[in-house]
Amino acid sequence: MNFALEKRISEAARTAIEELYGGEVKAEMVQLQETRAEFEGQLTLVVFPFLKMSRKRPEDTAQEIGERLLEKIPDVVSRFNVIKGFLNLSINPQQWIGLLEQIWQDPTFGFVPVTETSPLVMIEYSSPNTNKPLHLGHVRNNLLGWALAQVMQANGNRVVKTNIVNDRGIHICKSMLAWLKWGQGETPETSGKKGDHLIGDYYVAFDKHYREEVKNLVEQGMDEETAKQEAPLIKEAHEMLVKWEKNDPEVRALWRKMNEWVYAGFDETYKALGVSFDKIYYESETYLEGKEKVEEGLQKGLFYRREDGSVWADLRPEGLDEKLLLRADGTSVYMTQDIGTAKLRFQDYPIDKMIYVVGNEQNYHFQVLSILLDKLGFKWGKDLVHFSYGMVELPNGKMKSREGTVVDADDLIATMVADARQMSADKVNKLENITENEAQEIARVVGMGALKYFILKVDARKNMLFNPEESIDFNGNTGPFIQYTYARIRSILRKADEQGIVPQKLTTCELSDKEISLVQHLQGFAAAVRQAGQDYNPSCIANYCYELVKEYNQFYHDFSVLREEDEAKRAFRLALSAAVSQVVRNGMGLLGIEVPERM
RNA sequence: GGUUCGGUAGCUCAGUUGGAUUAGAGCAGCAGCCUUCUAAGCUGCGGGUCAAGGGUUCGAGCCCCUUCCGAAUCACCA
Repeated sequence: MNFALEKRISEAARTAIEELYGGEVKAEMVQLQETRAEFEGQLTLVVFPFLKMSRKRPEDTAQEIGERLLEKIPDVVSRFNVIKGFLNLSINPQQWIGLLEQIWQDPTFGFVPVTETSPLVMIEYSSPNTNKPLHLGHVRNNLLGWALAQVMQANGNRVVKTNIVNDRGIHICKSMLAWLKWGQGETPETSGKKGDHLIGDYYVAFDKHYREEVKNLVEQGMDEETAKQEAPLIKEAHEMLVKWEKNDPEVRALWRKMNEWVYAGFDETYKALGVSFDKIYYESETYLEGKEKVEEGLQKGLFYRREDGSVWADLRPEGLDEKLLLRADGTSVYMTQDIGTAKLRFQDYPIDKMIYVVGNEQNYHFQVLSILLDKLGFKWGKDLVHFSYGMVELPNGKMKSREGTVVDADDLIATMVADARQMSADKVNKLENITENEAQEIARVVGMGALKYFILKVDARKNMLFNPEESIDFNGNTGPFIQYTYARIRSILRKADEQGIVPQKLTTCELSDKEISLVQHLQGFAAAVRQAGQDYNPSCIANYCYELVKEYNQFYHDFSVLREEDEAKRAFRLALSAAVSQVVRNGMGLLGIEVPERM
């Protein structure tokens, strides 16, 4: 990473101001920003903070500082002008050329290296239930989790990606029961369905029959609450859950078989999404672990037991409510399980920071979990990060699996890839010499790029709208727009290579405003990565890539690279293009978006 | 009702630790630009009381207070 240029100017400005007006200038008082396009210069020093020291008008203060900077660093500042309280500095082109050269020569520009002593960050994401296939909400979770993991790594953290699979509970029993009743031995092989979809269908079937039973009971005069508990199907499902907990061999065997089907289905979806995990935890293996911790807390007096035998934490001193940790029958609840999972994770890894990628409907849960883990002595408990993201909404409201208004992940992926394929087929300028396999691979990269960018460019914590009627765009502020620019640059670089004009180093030449601006933007990648990490906000990277690429396309339109006759300029533009393509590839890589060589 | 998070163009969204008389993109609409490195591109036009009001200061979409609107949550579901 290199901010040498701005650092030098800032330092020079500090000493200049101290010499001129006396007193101490703190580093944060020196605000150096990009000069607005309508004014001459590239960097602007804001002088308002120094008016109290100078006791002069803004214009005069800026003038004096500007003159002093010219004397101090003439190799950097070649000219300046003053507009109100803004000191606009024109920087010697050689500085920009040097800066570009550094970025161009550094394949990991913007990234902080990871070493064995780097902090260890564990990121939990995905965390599906095994009773239905993944939908658009899960897609957002998975893409955010993956991108966040990449961003944290780029900021110099050792990252462990983890997934806690919710593989037990009443919901699985519902699918199992429905399959036993109406499945007639159907399997993914015999039905041709993906395993997760097959199980999901039986979950829906259960719900359909269950609701009929409830309806009938209500018509017979039972009140709805009782009917929901007394319906034969739900009672049967509960019996199955009890058998499962008692390790009934038949139930367990069925459970294993059906979960395996689901996992095979999930693996396909994960693969298509390009996400993976370093360590997968299964709730069936962790759900008992929390009890021990709760008992421990009970003995330490952190929690208390009620007359009925249930265990509670009183969080009213923290401004929250009382929270149940163990039921009267001794079984664990969600919170207990998360405590248990935390315990296992801490045994497995020396975690410095834990990040949970979970939807914002669970904000309260994680507020409580943080307090409980802290009380129980987990050093990272207090500072655990709940990366809380908003819901994906459809034009007529939320996605509800029961109402069949979910957008299925596999369907969506297939549609995006097919649309991308159609898009390139419709294009006037078609790629030549392209095989069927290549075309399909490009469609996959572009279609997934469109989907991923569409989701990741939005600030994670906001609810976002997805309209299935209007398919995701391929023009404008989209993944394909960025990928297209990359492919254009790669095309230029291939041709430069064929012509044997790939530069080794750069020499001094005149630069246009657009070229300088591009170098400045390139430099900004490091700041974007840093900010994305600090704020846990991958959308920073998406927006950064868009701005960079938009600027490059303007340059591409107005300037020629290969036909430039001045050798020094041509070399600069080739290096500039190469640096842009590299930063775009790295930036999109952080988002889990691939870039195609051609499209 | 309590807590948390949102409210920026017709629609979807940006807007870095407060900075420049004119708050930006994209989509949708209209008008231009391909014998020239990939037109999935580029250029232009129209479109806004940044929810409302007050405050802090050289300066507020951003910070503070109040109000209005929306979402989530406050379960012996996960």
